[in-house]
Amino acid sequence: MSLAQIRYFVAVAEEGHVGRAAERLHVAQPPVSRQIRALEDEIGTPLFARTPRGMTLLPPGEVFLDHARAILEAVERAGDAARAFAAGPCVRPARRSSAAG
Amino acid sequence: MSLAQIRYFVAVAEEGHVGRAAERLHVAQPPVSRQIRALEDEIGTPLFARTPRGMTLLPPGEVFLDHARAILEAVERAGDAARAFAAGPCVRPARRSSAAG
DNA sequence: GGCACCCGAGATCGAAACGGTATTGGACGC
DNA sequence: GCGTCCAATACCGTTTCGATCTCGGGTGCC
Repeated sequence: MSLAQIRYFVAVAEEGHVGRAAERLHVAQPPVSRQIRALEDEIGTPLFARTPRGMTLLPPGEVFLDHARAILEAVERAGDAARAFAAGPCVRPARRSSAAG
Repeated sequence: MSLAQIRYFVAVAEEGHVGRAAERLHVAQPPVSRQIRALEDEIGTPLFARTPRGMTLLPPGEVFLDHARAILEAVERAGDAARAFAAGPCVRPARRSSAAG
């Protein structure tokens, strides 16, 4: 399980199409299809139902989608929080700076 | 940023040693050192202070550690939730099986 | 003061993973 | 039956990753 797989999964779940998701992710279709397969294989249960019109989220997929979004958001926040703390957690050393920002 | 980097980071933060963390992760020391460097580079700020006795968590690193643990736990829960839902969220569809449980 | 020992970091090489292109197989509409 | 649209597979080049080997920095000991 990788963050790329989670990103791919969210894109496919939201688009309902592997090809569409691939476009949104700026990658080709086969890699997305493959990673979704790998994700399902690792989790141990199908996440999508393959229909002639695209991909439909199965119940386990819907559950996973909720968690997947939370994970991606947490990753964003993690880096953001560390960066913000590096600049100054709450007080700035006030090096000839009048405004606190 | 990858889940492996996050796992490496947590291990180093908890051990205070790159070598120790590598042992715990069952990998060699250089890869861990490199991934930590890459993580710091991607976030844009140092997470550890390199001391002659090992690695010490800097304030941004402490903040990131909290988020990192949450991410890893969320990943665990995501797969677990999907698996549990695949077996049956609360009721089983009872596909003409003789025994209900 | 020199030497041995700890630590992390760098260089290099082989293996695994990833993504891209081309192609296949299944379902629907005409 | 054929063309179209969809995901899945085969195959290949590139990239990334990890392992081994080696180096530089700092400390403690004698």
